[in-house]
Amino acid sequence: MPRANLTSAAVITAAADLADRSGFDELALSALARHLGVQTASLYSHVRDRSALLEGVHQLALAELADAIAVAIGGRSGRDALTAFAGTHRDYARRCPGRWTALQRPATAATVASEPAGRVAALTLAMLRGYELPEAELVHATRLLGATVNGFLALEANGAFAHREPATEVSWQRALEALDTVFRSWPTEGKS
Amino acid sequence: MPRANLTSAAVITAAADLADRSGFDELALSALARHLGVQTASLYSHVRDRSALLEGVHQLALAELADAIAVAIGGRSGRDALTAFAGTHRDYARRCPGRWTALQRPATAATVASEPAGRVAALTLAMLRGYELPEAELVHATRLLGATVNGFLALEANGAFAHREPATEVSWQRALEALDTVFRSWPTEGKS
DNA sequence: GTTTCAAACCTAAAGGCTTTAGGTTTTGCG
DNA sequence: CGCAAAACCTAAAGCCTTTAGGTTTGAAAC
Repeated sequence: MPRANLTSAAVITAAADLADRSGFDELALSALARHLGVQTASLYSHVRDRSALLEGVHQLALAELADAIAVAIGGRSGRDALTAFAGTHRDYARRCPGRWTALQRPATAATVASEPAGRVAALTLAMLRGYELPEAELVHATRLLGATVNGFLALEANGAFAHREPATEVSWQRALEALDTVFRSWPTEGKS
Repeated sequence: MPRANLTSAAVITAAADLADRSGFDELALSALARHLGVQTASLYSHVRDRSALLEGVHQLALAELADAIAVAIGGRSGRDALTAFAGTHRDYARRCPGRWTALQRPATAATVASEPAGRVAALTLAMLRGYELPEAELVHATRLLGATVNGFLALEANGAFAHREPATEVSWQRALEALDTVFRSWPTEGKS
């Protein structure tokens, strides 16, 4: 057996793939080592411990998501951009359920301060600028947007909408419409 | 040492309390048994296995939340009711972080079909009736409401708003305003 | 070509958690 | 009292994480 010649990044990527395939909860160092054809203890050369591995997956997902968002909203604005932004999140959650679940975990201080996290925040702000909100309101709008999109995907993933008609698809459309409307007519009077 | 005389419900309640105090991730059968002054294996008389325990906490939280919501929205309507509804969720998430985290996990089919789950759904619908939406739109509004509230609390808990000015409080107000506005002027034209 | 050194990998072992199997003590009730 | 069911226990297997320390590998340095 040739040696695997792992690196930190390779281990984290493999962990993310495993999480996507087998579910985030099954993400064990032992299972990961098995997949990589390596002894469990060997992983500790590349990753401090299990929680560091999870944090690594979190940051990897953040970076990938940032890239996807950048591509999606490029050249669009207003409702188009909003739809693309939200759709990107949804696609990512579906295509990479394990990675997406990693994003739902509490972010460490390091992750919050990381470059990918900043990039996602910046892209969100950039998208919202198309709505011409008062500068001071941008943060609140960002938070509402994040809450709604993430919340919807979380409920969808957790089966809260489970198998009930009418199709979740329509609800998703309504949510986007609602966000678009809200951003378009954001209350300005509260600046007294 | 007198014997503990446990029951299924007592074990689940103790588990929920432990989760609130020590964090949901620390919720281990061994730790729970330690707290109850009992051997770990003894818990298996009251709970099928660990996942059943988690499901039990989930359903307990659902029932408690339903009770709290019922009290909060009683006698209120419109924006008042909305504020009370959302505030109840937020209070619950803060006062019982462990129980609340249990609510975020994928619901089993049994949990989705459970009485408490139905009660929460019914109460949400009841609250939304104050907004006089078209009957067919109630489901979508319910989902949007749930997504926004849960999403906000999740991001808040996960540190996505971490320590950043301006205060999260204002963002919360804005989100409620937005929901109120959206429900008040829900698009009706889509019924062609 | 050999030395050498760091990185990659391994074996061994400790300690925690879950779960099963089967035995013992309470407890309440006929 | 006597006895069955429920509550609890001990023992043990199996998996997981993590630490400690040893071996291989590959490439740069002599």
